[in-house]
Amino acid sequence: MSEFEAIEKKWQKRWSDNKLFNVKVDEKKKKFYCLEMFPYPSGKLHMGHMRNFSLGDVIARYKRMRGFNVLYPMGFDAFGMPAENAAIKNQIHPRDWTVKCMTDMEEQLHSLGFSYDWSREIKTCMPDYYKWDQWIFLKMYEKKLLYKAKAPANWCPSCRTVLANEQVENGKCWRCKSAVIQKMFDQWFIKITAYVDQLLDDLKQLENNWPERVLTMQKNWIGKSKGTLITFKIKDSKKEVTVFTTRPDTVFGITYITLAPEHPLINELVKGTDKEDIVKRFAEEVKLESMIDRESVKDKKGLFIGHYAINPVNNEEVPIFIADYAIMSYGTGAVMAVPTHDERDFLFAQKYNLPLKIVIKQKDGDIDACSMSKAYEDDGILVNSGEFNGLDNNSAKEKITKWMEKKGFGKTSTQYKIRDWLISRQRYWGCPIPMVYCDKCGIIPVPIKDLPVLLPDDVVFREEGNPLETSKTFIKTKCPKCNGPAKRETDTMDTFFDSSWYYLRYTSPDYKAGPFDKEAANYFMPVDQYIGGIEHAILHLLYARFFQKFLRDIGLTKFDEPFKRLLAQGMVLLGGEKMSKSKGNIVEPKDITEKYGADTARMFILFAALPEKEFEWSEHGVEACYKFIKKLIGMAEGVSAVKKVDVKKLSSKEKTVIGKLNKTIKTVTENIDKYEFNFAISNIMTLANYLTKQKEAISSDVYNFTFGKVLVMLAPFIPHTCEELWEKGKNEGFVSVCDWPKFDESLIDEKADCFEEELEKTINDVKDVIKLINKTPKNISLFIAESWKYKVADMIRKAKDITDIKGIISDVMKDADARKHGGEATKMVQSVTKDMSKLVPSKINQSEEFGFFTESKSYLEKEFNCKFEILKAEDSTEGKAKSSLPGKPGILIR
RNA sequence: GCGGGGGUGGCGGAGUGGUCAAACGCGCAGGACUUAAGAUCCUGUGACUUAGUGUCUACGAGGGUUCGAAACCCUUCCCCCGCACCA
Repeated sequence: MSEFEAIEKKWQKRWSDNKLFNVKVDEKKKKFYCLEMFPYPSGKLHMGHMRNFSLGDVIARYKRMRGFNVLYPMGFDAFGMPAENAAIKNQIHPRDWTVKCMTDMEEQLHSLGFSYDWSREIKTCMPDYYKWDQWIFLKMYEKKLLYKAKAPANWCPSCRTVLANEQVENGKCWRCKSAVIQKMFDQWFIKITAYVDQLLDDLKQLENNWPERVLTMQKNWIGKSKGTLITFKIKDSKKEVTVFTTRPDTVFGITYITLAPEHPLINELVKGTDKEDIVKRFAEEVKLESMIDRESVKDKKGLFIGHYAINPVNNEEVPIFIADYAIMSYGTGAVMAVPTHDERDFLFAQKYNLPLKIVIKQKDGDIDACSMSKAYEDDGILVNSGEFNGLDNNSAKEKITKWMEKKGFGKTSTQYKIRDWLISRQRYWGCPIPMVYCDKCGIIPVPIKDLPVLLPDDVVFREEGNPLETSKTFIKTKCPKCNGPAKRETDTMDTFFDSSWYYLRYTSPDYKAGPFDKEAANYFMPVDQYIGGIEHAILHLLYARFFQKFLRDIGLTKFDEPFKRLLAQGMVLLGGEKMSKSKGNIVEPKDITEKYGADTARMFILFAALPEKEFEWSEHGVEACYKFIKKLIGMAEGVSAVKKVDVKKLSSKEKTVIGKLNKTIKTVTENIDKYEFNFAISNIMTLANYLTKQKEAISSDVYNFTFGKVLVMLAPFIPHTCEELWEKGKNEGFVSVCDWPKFDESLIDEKADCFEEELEKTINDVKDVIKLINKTPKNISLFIAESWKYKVADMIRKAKDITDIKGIISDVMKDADARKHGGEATKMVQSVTKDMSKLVPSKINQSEEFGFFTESKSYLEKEFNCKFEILKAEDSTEGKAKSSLPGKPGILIR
């Protein structure tokens, strides 16, 4: 047990007793919805969770302190395979297993001190949640977004069960190692493709707020491409074949056509011919092969099926092949092949000795088909293309398509890679699909008033088939329409269905009249900050976006997109690899919390790296945070409550401390706003270290004040420690919900107040400048002194901050004169501006001219043990410099 | 292959044209405290040098742009992640 456990428990209890983090709709307050991807209840929290939730908790706590009405909920994505596997293995009911796991995880979450509103907890496996899954399902059915179709599923013939993709290892069943086959099942699909354009277009709304790579992944997954459908007649047959192409500009170069092995036309064409056997065997082989190891299919294989298609643009006869590189599920399953201008076709044509016909050449220069070593896929000019010769290929695309449309064999078309979402799962532990099969009436939805369709308990968990089918009470039912005998659907829903709308349920988790309360949802939605692993970049986020749009369309919400901002956290590595059970390189959060306490664990995981970056787990790093927390406790010795300090009455040292605090507040606030938590922590560390060193030199009021602010700033990161020390310092209330410290504009004059210290620096800086000038060849020295230094200095004097100064420097450098004088001048200017940049904000130089010298004069004289005087330009210079700056004050060194 | 992100001290990692040998932390070295160890605190920590100053050098490799590059451009090598025959 860590020495911190008692303290942590104490504050967790107080927070919960005071309902500190519970939230209600409050139109007067600005809301902030902070959400983490809810976990699957495996029973154990892992580092990924820990990082995810620590990030979310800091954001939620910070926003709360900034005065937002923060919704920060937690729940469980509780349906799914592992529970069912556990059931089969241990003969325990999946519900019992899941509930136990959830209880365990809740406990772990509590012990880490995350500031969830637990009154809003959601468990998707509970009927009061999945009832609304079914409700939404029925609404989708009503809107014709659901349909049943035959689809292949992974089927293990020996276990007689459907397998999830993850259960197929190298084409074999994970349990019995027999070869998995693709078997066709009648399954439910959601027509997500009906929303494809919106899903694509609305990605624009997310730009800058979602990680670039997630947007790209979604785009690629949707895979929109514009092209042309072209229909070919088949020689000696009444049949036709339609291909999809994005390169209509190359139609004159077609030398063959390929069909996917599953293409229905193949059987029709080869039936009764001498090719029938060999072609069918080939198709079977390919199907099996692609199951066993899709990735190894590099070498393209094909077979001539004995038929020819007629290219409608030039009436050429081209052979039809069946080939493994054509896939049925994209386009039409048939591809026109132009080996000269498509690399895949090129490789295939070389292997099977098919002709090459060039139809695009480079603007200048020729391509020779015989000497080609790879396809020419770049842009160019059309040749061998009838009336289109001489066009550039991009404009030819449209012209050729239009021409084909007119002739009646071509038509523009948009194709997508995304396919409808298969949601049927032949498993028990999921939300039952509320459908009934009646011999008389067909497929009938369960009426909404009869929801939920409950999962039955009289089920046998065995390795074969869907356990739900073993229930005696579930399957047999009455048809809602004719009241005759009917059978229930035994498929359950994909768990992604449950997780596609849970964020809405959090806004009103106990709502009885619908999936969620419209008003609550409109208040809290959209989610302002969503946080989770990159592994959900495609599916979960796409489905949730789709649900949001659907629910909007049936009038339940008013937003297009559910998640305004997305943070995809990086992985936690150990030994350079992702922590995973199979690799055995796991550090559990529990190991750390037991030894060092929750705050240390939280702090380390935030301190280790920027949130999006992966980082290497390091026990040393953990200890560092532990040390810091202990140091903080030491710093709290003898502190008393924070009192306002009157800056005017402070000593210069104290002013410096307050000024540093003020500056730290500013940067830490910026750090947190930008989610740079590691920098925020490091800046607070720096301040704490500084404060420790100054303790003796400042009054206890200033110390208490500064330390108090340090606690407040650390509260989102290490809340337990901060609460404890806050209380120890006899401060009132919870530091967790006190106001975030404000950066005080008036204290920014910290530098002016810290005259002594700044002046010390000034003297050193001026010394540098003097040395530099003395060393520089005279002409340059003068030039610099009288021209650039003045010019730059003058501009810099007007500058507000360092960024401004940077801008000025780069402006000056663009000036041709500056460049002429090369490196020497540059060095000078750099050095001078460096000097200036330090001096200017110090506000020491308030005099009209080179004031800083005026004020520093006596110090300088003391320092150098000599006299300085202030000169005007005309007094000090000769030649060029003098005339270039009439009447301007000049360098001041004698 | 395509798409995305990277390669900086002994380490984790800062730094995206000019304030600057590189935040913060780890490790290491020295000092204080201690009988000692640990803990804690202080100092140092690229190299060479100094009383202080100073000089030189690194940002995977090689070129280029610039007065000035770790940062921008080109070439090249390596690592990680995602998709993978999408016509």
